[in-house]
Amino acid sequence: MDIFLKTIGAINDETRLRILSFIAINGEVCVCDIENSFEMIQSRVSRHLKILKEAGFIKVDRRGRWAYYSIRNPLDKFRLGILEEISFLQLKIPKFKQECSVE
Amino acid sequence: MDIFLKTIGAINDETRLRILSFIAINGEVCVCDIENSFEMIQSRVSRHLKILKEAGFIKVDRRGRWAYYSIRNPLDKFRLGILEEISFLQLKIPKFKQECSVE
DNA sequence: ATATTATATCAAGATATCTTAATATATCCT
DNA sequence: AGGATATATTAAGATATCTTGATATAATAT
Repeated sequence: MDIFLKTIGAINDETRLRILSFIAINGEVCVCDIENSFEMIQSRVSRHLKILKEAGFIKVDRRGRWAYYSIRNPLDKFRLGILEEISFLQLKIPKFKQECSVE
Repeated sequence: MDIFLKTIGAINDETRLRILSFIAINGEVCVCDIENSFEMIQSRVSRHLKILKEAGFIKVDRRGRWAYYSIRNPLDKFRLGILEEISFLQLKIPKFKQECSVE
């Protein structure tokens, strides 16, 4: 119940739908990739990623000082169905802009 | 997109999940059935029913001075999947109490 | 050790949603 | 017509969520 509402609450926001789609399209991305691509301030991106993670849609892999986010795999049927449904929406997803410094 | 968020927003509330389950279980029910069974004030029930209806989960059939709500049929795959998922939750659904006056 | 970079968290204001109480509308009954 | 019943809508306060800016943490580089 609690996790259900957490899952639903996570996708009840256009910004998070766009970020989730962006990750689904581009695979593993770090916070600054999203920050640059969406031109959003960092705290906002971090917050939305946390909500999506706690809802079970994405996972994080920390390497060096970067945090790489990607779609959780495997995904249960329910979340998979939601992702599919989201893919049908006409969301404005920005192009991937990699401007973070590289190792 | 808009209708997607409307659909998601509609199930992003425990009260509406319980009302939706109640309708799914009991079939066609009128507003006062929900009012009596849940011991909720009428305006609150009406409001939630409106949101569920506009999200495409339920329909209303007005007969006499009563408004009978029921699950929309047929339901698309997405909403059907959501209903199934909701049926797995451990929601506290009250027993059906019919105390409205009868014709 | 200090500075820099990437990310996370916190605090405050803005916006949206939920609840209740009051009022409006529509149907039925006498 | 006038009263009663069922439902819908509106207004106001309470609660939750979102955004921004500031600060904290943690890893790397000099």
